[in-house]
Order: sequence, then structure tokens, then C-alpha cells
Amino acid sequence: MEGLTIGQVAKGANVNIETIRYYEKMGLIPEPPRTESGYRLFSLEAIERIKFIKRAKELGFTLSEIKKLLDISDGQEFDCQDVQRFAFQKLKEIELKIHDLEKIKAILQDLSQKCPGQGPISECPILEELKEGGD
Amino acid sequence: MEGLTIGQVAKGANVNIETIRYYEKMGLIPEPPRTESGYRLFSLEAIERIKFIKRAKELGFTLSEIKKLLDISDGQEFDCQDVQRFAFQKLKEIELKIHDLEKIKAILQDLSQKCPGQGPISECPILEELKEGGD
DNA sequence: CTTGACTCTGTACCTAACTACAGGGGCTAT
DNA sequence: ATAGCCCCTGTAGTTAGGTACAGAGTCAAG
Repeated sequence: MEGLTIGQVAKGANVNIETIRYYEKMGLIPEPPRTESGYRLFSLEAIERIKFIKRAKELGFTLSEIKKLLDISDGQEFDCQDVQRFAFQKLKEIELKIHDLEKIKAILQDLSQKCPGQGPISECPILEELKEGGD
Repeated sequence: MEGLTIGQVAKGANVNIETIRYYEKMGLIPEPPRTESGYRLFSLEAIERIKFIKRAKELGFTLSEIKKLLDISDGQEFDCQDVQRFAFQKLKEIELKIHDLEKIKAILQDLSQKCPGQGPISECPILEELKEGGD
């Protein structure tokens, strides 16, 4: 049998089976070919695609943003101007995210240095540092 | 009248009023003092706190993670070892997030360069680039 | 001293993103 | 050839994170 079953893909990408069918229904992954009896047959790429979706979600992107990203990368998005606009906007967002993450990172580093392994923490400048992140 | 009404805070943080009450109920913001008639009176800090929550959400943190972060920064978390462990783990996560964002950023830059402003896009290595982000 | 905008509590409703059946069929090792 | 695990569709239920009333009280301006 050529290709992976849905269960193998689920295991490989560490999601559950229903999630894969859900992504398929939502258009995030292409409909795979089927066996005679109707079983889905996936390629290894499907695993990578699902892993990507997972990562992007953890970065705060919604499934519909991720779909757009994937559509573009698949060449499904033909209006180049639209792509440019989308890419530019996402780039700004990503830069802001990186910026904010760097700040939280610095704060956490600071925090864990101030914490000697015992006793209470006095005060932390977490909010001060993040007053202006953007909107 | 000393302090801000919930409506003013909502406007200032650009969220709606119900969200603020929801965050209060969830323990993300402290219960503010009240007027005689029962109106909440917030300080400016409340706005910053809510803005922080908003930003952190956009970075893919859940409200309960954000709560933990805030509890620690408020000094509500007294077990220093626990703080250390949490901080260390979050630092790893953040570094991974930054790393993945940098990758998506590079891809988008690449994409928008390949896109001259007209015609279809051929193929994009978006998945190739993100094969191993971590899990 | 009333009108309109604001606030209160409590409960119900909503969307995104799953997750869990139910009922039925397929595959494979003994 | 049957037991045990896998897959199918379809539909219903769940969780997180809000959002929207309803019904009642409050405040500030004219």
C-alpha cells in the first residue's frame, strides 16, 4: 500500500486523527487520494504541513491566517499585489511579535536571576517593560 | 472621583467592557476598589496590565499562562524553585518562537521579492524551511 | 427633576478549534 | 473465519475566550 494512513500521519505529526480530517475539511491540507475502499493515503509532506500548522498556531496565527499563508505558498493566490500587501502586513506583525518576545525574554531572564532559589520575589518590572508594544 | 471607570479603561486598552470583567473574574487583574454605589475604580496601571495581556495573547500564550506570568511578576508566586523552572521553560519556548518567526519572516521576504507585482507565484519553499521547528 | 449615557450582576449566547461518539465497513494475524 | 484494531461519515459535544442581553440602579447636564 503506497502512502501513509491517517493514523500514521497523526502519529507522525503528533496530532489526533480528527484534527487531520478537520484541517482537510477547512482546506488547510489538500484532499488526499483514496484507496478503493475509501482510506485516505497521505504522503510524508502531509506530516510536514501539519507540523507547520501546529507551529504557526503556537505563534498566535489563526487557522485562516495560516490557510492564507499556505495558499500563497502553494501558488493558489494569484493576485501578486494582494500577496505583497499580505506579506508586508504579516512582516510588520512578525517583527512586532519578535520584539515583544524579546522583551518578555529579557524580563524572564532578569526574574530568574533575581530569584536565588528561595524566598519571595519583591517586585518585577514586567509591566513597565511592555507598556508600549503596539496595537 | 478618583480613578478610571471601566468604560475609560476599556477605551484606553482598546478592549470591551465585558472583557475587563471577565479578566477580573479569571484573576488576571486584581479586583479594583469600588465607589459607594458599586462602580469599579481603576488606576492607569490597569490599562497597562490589560494591554500586556492582549500582547501576550497575540504571541500565542493562553490566559492561564499569562496569569502565571503576572502572578509571578506580582510576587504571588512564592516558591522560587517553581519560578525558576517556569521561567526556564518559558524562555526555551520563547526562543523557539522567535526562531520560528524569523524563519517565517525570511520566507515572506523571499516571497514578496519573488513577486514582481504581477503574474502567478511559482513555488515557495515555505514548508521546506519549517520542517523542524520543534515539538 | 428628568433624560440619556454609564454601570451593576447574572445568565445566555457565540466563534474557533477541536474531540468524541455512533454506526458501519475494512484489514490482518491466528 | 473471526477477533481486534484500523478507517469511514456524520453529528453532537467541549473548551477557551469572549460577547450580548435583561433588568435594575447611578450620575451629570440642562
